[in-house]
Amino acid sequence: MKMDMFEAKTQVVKALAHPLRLAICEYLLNIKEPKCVNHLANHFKKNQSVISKHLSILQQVNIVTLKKEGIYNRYTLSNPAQIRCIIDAINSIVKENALKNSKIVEMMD
Amino acid sequence: MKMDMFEAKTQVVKALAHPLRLAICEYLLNIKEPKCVNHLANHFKKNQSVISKHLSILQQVNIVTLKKEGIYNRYTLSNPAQIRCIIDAINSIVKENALKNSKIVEMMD
DNA sequence: CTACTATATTCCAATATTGGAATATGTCAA
DNA sequence: TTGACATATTCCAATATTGGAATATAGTAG
Repeated sequence: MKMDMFEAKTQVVKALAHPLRLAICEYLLNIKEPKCVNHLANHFKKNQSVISKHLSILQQVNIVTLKKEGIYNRYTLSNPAQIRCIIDAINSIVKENALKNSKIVEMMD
Repeated sequence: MKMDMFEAKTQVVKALAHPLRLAICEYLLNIKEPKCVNHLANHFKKNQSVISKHLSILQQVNIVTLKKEGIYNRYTLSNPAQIRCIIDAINSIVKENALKNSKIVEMMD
């Protein structure tokens, strides 16, 4: 598997670039306990295979770590601190954009 | 345009989820000066329309800001501090993964 | 105006991502 | 062993993203 640096970084960013995967990461960040596939499927009201596949994508780039406990496969964030940095930065950008847009709407009134 | 919060965040992450766009952001972060489309096209040895389209994607989510100066459209990062946070966090994850993989390779020797 | 340069946009084919259903695998208990 | 449950994987159709060529637009100089 040959891959240059930007490709490797992009794989990580891409893994976060989906609403459900981002939501899963935020959820795991707040909950702080490993959660199993079924729990996440119920929580997000999604098909089990969909959740499983998204977790697999997150696992491939080591955003998430799998711990097998008997029947259950429990997932946690591998790097919670880094994920928090990213989510906070994204939130900051989104909030600033919302603020800017509301100002533009005001100007157009 | 109705969009829930995770959709909005995902749009920002998606904008970064491409090797060239990530490279453009890192470049603008280091250079600190606004750069025009042609400059970036030459620097990255890419088609002008490709660069223009990628910049447009970054601009749509306000990762990048356009300043028109005569003939030139110069682009800068709108939120350099946040972009640096994100890039640093991604680098940290990628480095840790590389380290882990090299250890796995060692184990297999 | 025309010519020239910079940039944006449109069009299109190739490729990638997605969700859901079905199926396969794995783990445990009886 | 069989059954029950948790999870992963495969398959497929719908959708999204991509790069490059061609075209359109914009700004400036002559």
